[in-house]
Amino acid sequence: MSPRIGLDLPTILQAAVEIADTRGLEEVTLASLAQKLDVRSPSLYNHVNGLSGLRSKLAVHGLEQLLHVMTQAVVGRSGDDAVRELGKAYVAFARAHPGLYDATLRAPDPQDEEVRRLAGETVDLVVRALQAYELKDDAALHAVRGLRSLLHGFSSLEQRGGFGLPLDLDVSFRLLLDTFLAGLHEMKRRAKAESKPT
Amino acid sequence: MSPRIGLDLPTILQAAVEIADTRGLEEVTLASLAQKLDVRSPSLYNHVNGLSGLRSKLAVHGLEQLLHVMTQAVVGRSGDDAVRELGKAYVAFARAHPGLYDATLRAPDPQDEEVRRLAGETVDLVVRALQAYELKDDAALHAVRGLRSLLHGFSSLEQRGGFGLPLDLDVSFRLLLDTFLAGLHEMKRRAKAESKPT
DNA sequence: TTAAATAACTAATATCGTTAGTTTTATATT
DNA sequence: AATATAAAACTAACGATATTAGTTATTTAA
Repeated sequence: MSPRIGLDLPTILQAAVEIADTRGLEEVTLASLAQKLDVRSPSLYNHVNGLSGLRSKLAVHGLEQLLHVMTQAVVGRSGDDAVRELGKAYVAFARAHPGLYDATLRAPDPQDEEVRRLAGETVDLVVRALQAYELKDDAALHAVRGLRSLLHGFSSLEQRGGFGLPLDLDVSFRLLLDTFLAGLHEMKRRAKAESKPT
Repeated sequence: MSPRIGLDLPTILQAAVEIADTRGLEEVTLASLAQKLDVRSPSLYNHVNGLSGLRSKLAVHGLEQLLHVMTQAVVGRSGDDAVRELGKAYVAFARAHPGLYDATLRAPDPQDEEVRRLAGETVDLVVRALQAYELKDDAALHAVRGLRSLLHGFSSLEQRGGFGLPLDLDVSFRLLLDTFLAGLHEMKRRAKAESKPT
């Protein structure tokens, strides 16, 4: 039932990731991929639904890995420590896999079932990491969005060389995270003061 | 000295912006642009240095507009008010011109003189907007990076539909900005406590 | 040993960016 | 006013790309 097991999906994805991370996501073409795998490009259609299908698979693959490293980063931690490690893991992943990280965001269908599942799991993970701040109702979800914005924004700008200044990037990131966390604590204090007026 | 003044750069850029904002930046091709302008694609080479040249021009054009709306947003304001208006103007621009905003970031050469100039001016503007927080030395520049990360991250994720949750985006953004500002104030307090110990 | 299923192939098409060379036309010059 | 020049727009052609259709080959199952 499976003749000629030369190529398979993991092999294809591995090669695609390699191209994406070294040459950039836009260099991941069926032609370049086929060449790397020593195969003619139409052969790839037996494993992947064209270029857009490949990109989808790549996006899911990246989201899985990102979720994994984030999960590892927060286990056994809570509060500022958890958020800091989460953040560090996020930017470390984006730095180690620039092309793959790119792929997770230019993911086509937010409709895609797999993508939705992974996105949901990621939100859950971050919500748990933020438990210490006692955010009520939607506030936790807004905070997740905020943290994600900040992490993605930093990673994205770093990758694109958007930071022209000769300034240590790790320091910038640490300060950004510190500022956000300080803000979170302040918001918590304000909420407490609100519910328990003087 | 200028025969056949049919096409010119502003006209071309306007058409390109229109395609970018309605169909997405990747749909801005010499072919689609030529069709929209009722011209053959090689004719565009008389005004623009190929597709990459067009993208550069588009990036500069977008950066100019973005800097302009940001400048308008902060004039006559200071402190939290200035930062809040700056942030609102930023995301409003990204929402109104998704394709053009995209172009400002996938700008090729950070080496480009025009790009560097605009980037520098933008940094200066934001530094001035942050004056009220009395950030010392590099701290102001780190804060600029942080604010930009947060603004870009939010805009980028919003555009890509990366926020799957059914939650008001404006509220998320306001809270994110509030949290960042609260953090900035807290950092200022800590710095004061440091320099003037008990 | 043979049949079926499937992977990989060749061939072909449409679209894209790009270059080279030609034609056309508005402006400048006589 | 007639002409020369410069620049814009054109046609033709090439290489690269994704994709489809149809063919060949090979592994597995019967």
